[in-house]
Amino acid sequence: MQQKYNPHVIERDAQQRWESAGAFRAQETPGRPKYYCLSMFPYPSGKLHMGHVRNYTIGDVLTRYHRMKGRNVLQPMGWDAFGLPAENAAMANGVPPAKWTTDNIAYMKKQLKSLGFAIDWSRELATCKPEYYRWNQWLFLRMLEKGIAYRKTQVVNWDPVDQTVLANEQVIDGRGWRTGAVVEKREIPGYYLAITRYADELLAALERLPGWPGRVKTMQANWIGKSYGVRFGFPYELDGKPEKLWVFTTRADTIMGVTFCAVAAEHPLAARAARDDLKLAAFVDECKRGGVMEADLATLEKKGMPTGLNVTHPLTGKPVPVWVGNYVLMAYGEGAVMGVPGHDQRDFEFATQYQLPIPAVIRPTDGKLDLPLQQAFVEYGICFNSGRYDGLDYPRAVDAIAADLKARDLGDKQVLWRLRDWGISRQRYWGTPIPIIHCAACGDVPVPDPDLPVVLPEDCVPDGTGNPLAKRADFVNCKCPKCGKPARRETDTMDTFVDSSWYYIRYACPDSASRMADGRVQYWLPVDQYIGGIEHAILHLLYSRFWTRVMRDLGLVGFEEPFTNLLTQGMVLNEIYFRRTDGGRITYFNPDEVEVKADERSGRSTTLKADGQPVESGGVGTMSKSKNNGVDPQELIDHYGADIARFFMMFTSPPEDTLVWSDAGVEGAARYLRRLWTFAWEFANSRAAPSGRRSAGALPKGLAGVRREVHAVLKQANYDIGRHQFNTVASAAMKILNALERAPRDADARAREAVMGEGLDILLRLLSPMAPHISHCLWRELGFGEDVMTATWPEPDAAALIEDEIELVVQVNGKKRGDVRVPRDADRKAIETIVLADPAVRKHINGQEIKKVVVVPGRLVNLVI
RNA sequence: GCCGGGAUGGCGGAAUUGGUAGACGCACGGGACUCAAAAUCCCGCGGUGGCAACACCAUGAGAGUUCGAUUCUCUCUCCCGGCACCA
Repeated sequence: MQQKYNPHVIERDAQQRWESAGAFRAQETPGRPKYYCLSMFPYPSGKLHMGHVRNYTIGDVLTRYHRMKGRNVLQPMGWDAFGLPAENAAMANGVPPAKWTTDNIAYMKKQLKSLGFAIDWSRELATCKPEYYRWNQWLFLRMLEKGIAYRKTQVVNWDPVDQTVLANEQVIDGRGWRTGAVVEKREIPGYYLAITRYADELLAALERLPGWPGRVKTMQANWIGKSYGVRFGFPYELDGKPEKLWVFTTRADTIMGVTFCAVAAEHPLAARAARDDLKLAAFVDECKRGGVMEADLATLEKKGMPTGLNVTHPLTGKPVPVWVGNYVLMAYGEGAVMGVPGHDQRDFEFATQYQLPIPAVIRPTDGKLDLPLQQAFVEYGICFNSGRYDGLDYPRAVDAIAADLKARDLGDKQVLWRLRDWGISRQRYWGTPIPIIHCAACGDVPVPDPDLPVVLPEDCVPDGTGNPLAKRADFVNCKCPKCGKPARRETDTMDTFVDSSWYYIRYACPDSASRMADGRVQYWLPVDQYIGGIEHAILHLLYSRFWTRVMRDLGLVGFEEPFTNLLTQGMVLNEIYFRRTDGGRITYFNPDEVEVKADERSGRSTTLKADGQPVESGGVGTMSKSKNNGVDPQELIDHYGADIARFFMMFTSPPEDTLVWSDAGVEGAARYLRRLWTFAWEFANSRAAPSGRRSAGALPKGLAGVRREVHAVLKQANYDIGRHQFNTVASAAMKILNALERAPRDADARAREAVMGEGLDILLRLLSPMAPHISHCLWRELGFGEDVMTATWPEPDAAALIEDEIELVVQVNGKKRGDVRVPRDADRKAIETIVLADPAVRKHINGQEIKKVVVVPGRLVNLVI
């Protein structure tokens, strides 16, 4: 054993041992409780970033912990390997996306291995491989058969930079989620997956996911967006034909207050009216162009224009004018709304603007309405001025009105969803080909199963002009499977969220050539613990829940929720430093170029190392290229090794919180592991017995105290690791070493050795999930066993925790006034006697009458005077 | 606007069901070792007063419940996240 801690040597050695022993291979063992621990697979962008390191360290801690707790653990890893960055890199460097991706995977895999993660690499998969994506295609065909997948032409979100369609989920504030480019509207045919069929189930089942963070469930619920209301029609005549203008409302109780209707600019009625009205046509155009650009749409001025059309109120029979309104969304509900200015703030603003009447038909339950209304009264109340509905409250009014509408065949109650079907067609090259053949005679023909997979040619180099697949005659030209005549292959590929919607299932049977999911899936799935970033709270996790249900309905899997427990790790932040140049431009400096000094006046001074001149501090923010505040994990590993990097990440913040990078903090972690190494070295060289453990036996008082502390800290650490609070588990490891180092040096050598040995035995096991290499090495060096990973998880010895005398805090009127030692089994009365004899306590009582004595066993005594 | 989450020393963060607030670490100060420095080790470290013993104040602000509140209730302020003309 070396005297000096050399992380690189011991880490290489440990990793080699694990590798040659196949230590992380997971085997299906029926009857043995399994634990499937999964971290979100990375996109092979080139190299790992700090977020990956944090994510996978959390997963690895859980993996190793549960393994030592006796579970049969699976921790796989793979690559989310399709996607746009590969195409962009290909354009920049002229390298085919396939090669770029494969090279990146090789490098990042090496990095992951150097971090010592207990990953079963035999199950590795990459979504860009035909063995994987053939099942995307196969399941897509099954969905087509079931009508879950279908083709339609629709106005879609078009990203002009990436030249592709985006799902609604991928449009944020009117911009592409990846490019940030303003999204355009285009009419394009494409394939959709009917996720809305599962909306109800996806929403309801959220309540049966106790292992998910509440905020993720809330975000999904909001996204699915269930509204209860009434859908009804306003009858009218157009070109002599009877028609209905359909609207949806959650406030049917206000129907008697309707003074107008408003339709979206894209609504057919708007188009029809604009045909004979140039001014209206111009307005409709303006609305369409205005689009969905800004997030502050809600504050936009309400604008509108009358169509000249009137419809009939379904209950009063009175005429109601129809307007085009810029605040009506075509994509939600019917693309048309009833206007109730008295009880909807938007309608109120609209009616005020255009001097439409604002009648009040709802009054507060207890009180009167101030008339005329200064703003819409939007709360639930009681109907008035509403004919036969007068006096009814909200639920009763809605029931009555819905019933009346139904009786006239003009509407009924309806549930409306915000969620819309998932468009999966992408006009991109680097993705799963959609297995469809377009035949002039037979139409859109599915590729027959025996012809799967439709293999993506891997030697394409995109040049930025459209989809390179469309230019490949050998790919496009084919024969129609039905009639045998020449036909064209579909060149759209699937959204990459398809790939990630089921990869966790494939890990159970990555080599199954004949089936998408075989019997092994039933053993491993569902995932017991999923770990990843909060940014996937909606898209990936919702799609996966949907996809799993589709597989369930096809009889492929026997479960419906893929992830039993979800941990969303916090982001990794770092300091931001910058300078403003004369032109107002901002230049960012990496924190490692900046010298930070404590300054007496301002507290802190920051200067650039290169020129000694000051730089401004921009606080902390997520590590990013644009802020130039990233730290390369590779540098960290090269300098400190994996254990220090891992231990720092676990110690600094709880896993769900943000983690602020700190070089000094890393140095602190390094200091601790070095101290541990030195302590173990000294122990190994001073002990009488050459190896193995000794029983503690009867101990002198000082050593018994050390042992008690070790076990007490362990008890707390076990509670903490169970609730995933790894930072305090790391601090427990520090406390144990502190306790051992403080042990009296002059104690009986044999007894001391026993306590130190037991302490190290516990400490190394406790530490091993966080810092596996040093634990593994010292475990062997000290003769505790072959591999600490195969040891059992340490449990505190109840006997060690027992004290003959315990310390009680004494409070007077709730304030701490001293402490006393009492025998462990002292009863209330005995405790009182001891407490009242204490001089410090007597001083505070000062002869006053004691009204009450509160005794909390084992903790404190409170005297009330 | 609506829905979540949060606010504790100079900093990251502890405090299981209400029971010693500030564990553990970082930074900082002092000391030992050294010719010196680094590393390492020891001591101190919320604020105010005091030589000290000790006392008082202190968990965003204010109130309440309680023998006792960082923890529970109400009101307010600020911060972070999500959703947002959703009818």
